[in-house]
Amino acid sequence: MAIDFHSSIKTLNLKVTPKRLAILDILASEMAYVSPEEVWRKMKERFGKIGLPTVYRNLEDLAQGDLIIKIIHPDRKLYYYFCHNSENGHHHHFICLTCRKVEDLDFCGLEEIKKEVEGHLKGSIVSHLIQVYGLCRGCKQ
Amino acid sequence: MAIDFHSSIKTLNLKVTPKRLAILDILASEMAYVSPEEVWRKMKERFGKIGLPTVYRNLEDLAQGDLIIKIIHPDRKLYYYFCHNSENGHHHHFICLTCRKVEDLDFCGLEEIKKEVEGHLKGSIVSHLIQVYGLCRGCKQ
DNA sequence: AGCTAAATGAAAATTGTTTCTAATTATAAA
DNA sequence: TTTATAATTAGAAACAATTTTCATTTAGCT
Ligand SMILES: [Zn+2]
Ligand SMILES: [Zn+2]
Ligand SMILES: [Zn+2]
Ligand SMILES: [Zn+2]
Repeated sequence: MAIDFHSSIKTLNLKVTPKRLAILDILASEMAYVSPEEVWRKMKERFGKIGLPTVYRNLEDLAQGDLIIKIIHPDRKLYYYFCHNSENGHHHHFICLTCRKVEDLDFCGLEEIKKEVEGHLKGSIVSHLIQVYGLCRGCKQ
Repeated sequence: MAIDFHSSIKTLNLKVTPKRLAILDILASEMAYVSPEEVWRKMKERFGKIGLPTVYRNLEDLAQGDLIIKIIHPDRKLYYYFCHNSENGHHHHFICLTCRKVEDLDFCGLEEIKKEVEGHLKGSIVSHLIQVYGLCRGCKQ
């Protein structure tokens, strides 16, 4: 069952443009995080001509509306990811250092950490970053 | 008891230069994370003349050697922090987005995650990154 | 003191991202 | 279906943080 990108975009009160649909389509067909530049390359294959700023803007808008996930990578570049299980609730990802495949992790220690931050430190959490790097089943051999 | 920066640097097989000692001294006297540019300003007060690349290089090298911590900030700029409890074993940090204070977190869910990755995904973990951002006790009001 | 590899400073380059403006396009009203 | 209008886009340029290059200096050894 294909995802209804058209109405997803409408929900955000954004116009349904071919560029936006294509960006969602491209991301949804990737198993890995992708950089804006990589999205741009794929967009050029489809449209011939497309500006990099358009890609950046749309990725940002779509992430703002929670249609895609924005990743602040330790390399301090932006990456975006379409998580097919985003209805399954909050989770993180295991990233293969070799083939870049991304796999879902069910466990998120945030509850424990929240207890610590709110209980002991008397602070409040705004966001958190949990990333696990390694070798996937295939790349491990 | 002051920390023996001199031998800390030696351990990394780096030369003990006045610049490196000063950088460690500056970071260790801060209770918050600081940007390379801020370190540079403080360095200029001490040395009069010092290049920004030197600051960047040394911060990176010292972080590489685990003498200081590199902060992955949501604003995607670099920050560094001297953790006074680094001998207390592996831990992560809570980072205040307002006042830049850093506090230790005891909890690290790596064991659970390892179970998931090795058991279910049949992969292996190489490294992990956990940082929690929010408002500290004081900044929460 | 003298040697050598490492560290530094200064300028310039690079990189990823954002801003600007004018032209185009999606949407909804007529 | 046309028209109005507000959002979207392309292209160029700007931008800021960080990194590279390379000539000079310095730390750590003999
Ligand atoms: Zn893999
Ligand atoms: Zn989480
Ligand atoms: Zn604070
Ligand atoms: Zn950990």
